[in-house]
Amino acid sequence: MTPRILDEAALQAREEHIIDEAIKLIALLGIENLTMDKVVAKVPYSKGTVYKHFIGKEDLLLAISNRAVKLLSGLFLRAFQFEGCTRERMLLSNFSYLLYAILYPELFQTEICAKAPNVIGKSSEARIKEQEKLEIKLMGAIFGIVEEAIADKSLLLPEYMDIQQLCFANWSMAYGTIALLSGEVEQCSGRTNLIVERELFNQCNLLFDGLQWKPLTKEKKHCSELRKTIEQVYPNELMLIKEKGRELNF
Amino acid sequence: MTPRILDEAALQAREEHIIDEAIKLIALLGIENLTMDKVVAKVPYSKGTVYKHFIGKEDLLLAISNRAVKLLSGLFLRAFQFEGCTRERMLLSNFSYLLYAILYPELFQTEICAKAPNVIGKSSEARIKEQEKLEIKLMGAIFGIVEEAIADKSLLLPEYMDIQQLCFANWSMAYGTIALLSGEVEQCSGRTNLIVERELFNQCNLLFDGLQWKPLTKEKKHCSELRKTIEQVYPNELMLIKEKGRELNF
DNA sequence: CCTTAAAGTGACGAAACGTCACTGACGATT
DNA sequence: AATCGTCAGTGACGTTTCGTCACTTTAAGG
Repeated sequence: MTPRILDEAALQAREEHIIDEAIKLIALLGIENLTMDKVVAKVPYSKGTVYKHFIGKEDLLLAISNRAVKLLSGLFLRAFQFEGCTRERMLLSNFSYLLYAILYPELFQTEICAKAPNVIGKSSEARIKEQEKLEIKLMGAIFGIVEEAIADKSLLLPEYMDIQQLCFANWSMAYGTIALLSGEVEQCSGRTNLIVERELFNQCNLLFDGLQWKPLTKEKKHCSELRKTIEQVYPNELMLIKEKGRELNF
Repeated sequence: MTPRILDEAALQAREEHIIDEAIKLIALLGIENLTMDKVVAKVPYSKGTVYKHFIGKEDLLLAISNRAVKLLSGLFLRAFQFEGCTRERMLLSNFSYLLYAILYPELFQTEICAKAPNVIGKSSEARIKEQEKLEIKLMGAIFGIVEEAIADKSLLLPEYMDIQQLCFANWSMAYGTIALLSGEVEQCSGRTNLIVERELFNQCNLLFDGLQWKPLTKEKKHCSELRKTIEQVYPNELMLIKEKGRELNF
């Protein structure tokens, strides 16, 4: 008869704190060396309390992935809101994905890991629901750009594709490029002199030109223009990358 | 003063046997549930002997990945040797990658895992050297097709790309598509009605058309033609896929 | 100040990793 | 044939990590 009152906000804050520390540990030790014991040691709560928030290691990973998706959503939204042509904004969104992968490799990696059936299978129902909600929001920004492009006739949807397929084509292209080149993969043989930002730019242009997405590359100036746009839309992110000792080669 | 004679072939056979059993375990339990203890239990050798072959779990994973690359090389070679135009053969090689991913999901997954810095870092020098050699061979088949295409003028290399970049563009496109759709990733939201073989076909055509790789899609018939080619070049693989209860939707 | 239900704790058993001191098989030597 | 030296082979063990659960603490209501 004494229903102890829980401070919902404090609980939420504690969860965020645990996630923060876990992310720091991943950045420091690598995702494969993240252990619940280490997280518990980093945090002023006991193991039992941590396990109250996350039913297991996989659930924690999914929570980190959800955090990552939130962050990425913010970047995508800024690309969506940029005042420019649709093709430019689509290119920009792909580059915001790259900025994110460079800036938070540990989040990028965790996001991928968290998609494994194994991880999803061991996560809590609530966390999975949250993930779905976040991903729908993420897709929304991209969907919006494509719809606009079709509406203003700068893009003609091929008769054999729908909007979802087109979005997927763009996503898998960007994902493949970034995943293989942004540092997660140890030097694949012959990977010499492939620079992720340049390859991503090429791939985007190839895809968009293949789709006849106006204005075509020939009509546009070189990538120095993209650089300026990125500086304008993502000044902080560029700064942080510079602080990391990494420089975008354009 | 007693140099015991080692039967090199027997040693090699034992190693292959251990790898076989490990692959079976991955197929059965998932890569995340593969343990050295389970491998040792499956095999008529003691833990110490297994560790003579593989300095640790990661080394075993890389060995499995190398096995996978060998298998894939064989498939690529058949695409290379097919008597058809270069564009057709390039398409075919991407589809052989898909066949492999569908037929041996555990190998596809292990191959990706084995590229993680963590795994490479804990593997033996010899195994890493072997990996490099195998990957160079793998790239060779693809490189060959592109060089031929340039030579016979069906493909004009864009001035801002070299052959390596073009090969990478194709690879990352195929990799991204297959990785995201071939079952490794649990249902991403909105992934409904994306069928990997159809999307891969679309993506290839978009990329090749973007590159102006002749003959362009408009000049060609539909994907039923691709189906026939696959049936001709990879009859066994198609059979095995059918036996798995999976059917290619063309 | 007591009661009580929930929050919080950390010792513990199980599972996996990789090691190392020991065993014994086999070729060389006498 | 007897003996020796070496190294492949063995598996028990120490360590790390996971996730649980029996117990302790906390605080609201009486």
